[in-house]
Amino acid sequence: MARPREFDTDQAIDRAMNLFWRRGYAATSLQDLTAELGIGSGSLYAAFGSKEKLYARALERYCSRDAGALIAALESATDVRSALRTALHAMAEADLREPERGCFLVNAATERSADSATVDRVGGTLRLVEGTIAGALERAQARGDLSAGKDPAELARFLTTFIQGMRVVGKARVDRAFLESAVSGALSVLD
Amino acid sequence: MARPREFDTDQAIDRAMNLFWRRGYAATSLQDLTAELGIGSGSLYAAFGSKEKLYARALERYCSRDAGALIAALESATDVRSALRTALHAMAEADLREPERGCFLVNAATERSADSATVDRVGGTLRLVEGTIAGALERAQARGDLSAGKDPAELARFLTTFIQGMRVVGKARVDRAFLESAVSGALSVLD
DNA sequence: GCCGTTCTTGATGCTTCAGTCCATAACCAT
DNA sequence: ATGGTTATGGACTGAAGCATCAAGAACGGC
Repeated sequence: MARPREFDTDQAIDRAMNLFWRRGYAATSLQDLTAELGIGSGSLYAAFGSKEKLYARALERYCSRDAGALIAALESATDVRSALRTALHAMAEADLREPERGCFLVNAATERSADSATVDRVGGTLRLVEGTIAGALERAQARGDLSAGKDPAELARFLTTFIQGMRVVGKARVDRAFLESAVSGALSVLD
Repeated sequence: MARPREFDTDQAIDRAMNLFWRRGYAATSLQDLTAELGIGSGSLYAAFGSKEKLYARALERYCSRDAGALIAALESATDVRSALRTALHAMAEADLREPERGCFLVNAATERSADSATVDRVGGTLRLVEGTIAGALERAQARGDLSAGKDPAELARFLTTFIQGMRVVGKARVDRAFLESAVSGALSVLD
């Protein structure tokens, strides 16, 4: 019935996500985008509408993929403590390997705090992570793996906040010892 | 001997700092700057050299002023725990009042992680904060205000990281309850 | 094989960007 | 008061920004 699209939309969003993730919104130009996606600007606009909308799609992708992975790991975990430890260490390693990346959520929250769509998406995802951690801690408590005196809701908020901090200091090129100390300090609240 | 400068350099840096702080580097144009500082672009370039250099001066100002205040508060404190609590609550209040601001250090680290001058300055300031907290905790430990089993160095790294996280979630418009829970969770590591 | 539809490319438009330059103004030492 | 010197402000430059558009290409249905 009509000419089919030559590029894969999902793959294009992935590539845009990687670009926005590394460079941020303002520092990523349309030229950068069309070069990376391998399409002309006309195609880009026909498919996504605007730079802002493409950014929103990229952020959405990140939330469902990366935050989704954390959530899935916590929900399937039998040992919350070690699941958290594993996740935090993985983040530390990622930051040491590619410090210019960091966490797209954090980058989005800080660079685009004037854009309510971005802020809402970030806030929602943080809430989701908070809820997942809280749920996991409640299950641990019910099982006796977490002292009855602890407050899962409070710990979840604290841990969610700490995670964001990790991604910030990771961008400041601190060394492995710093990040690992920070992680053990944070996890000590569970004891 | 020659015509004197009509504007105050320090005040100009302060105003530039406020602008960069709220909008970030890329989203602040020279027009924004000249309008806010009340000077022509010629004067701006004669005094500061370039947008990047002005940004560096602004960041430096922030580090010595805001991080300096935290450091001074911790060094003069007799009760580290309550000094930390006060500082963290003040940050939470600032984030609730002006979420688009956040922490300039965090914004700089995330937006300009490709610029080594920025990264170095941020990293150095984090190290300074870390060292100050560690020192305060050591003194508390010597005085018997902190359990001997705790590791001041580890706690300092953890708390420094947590503080950065606070400033991120603060930008995501979480509510007061969230921030206060997070703070009490973090402070519980000192017990 | 032709038509209507949708896609692709890249030239184009118009705005905004960072940074420079110049004519003028303000100062101080003499 | 005059001259040497430096600051001022805004017009200006060239580059780069985002977004649109037109001409043609690739498809499916008939």
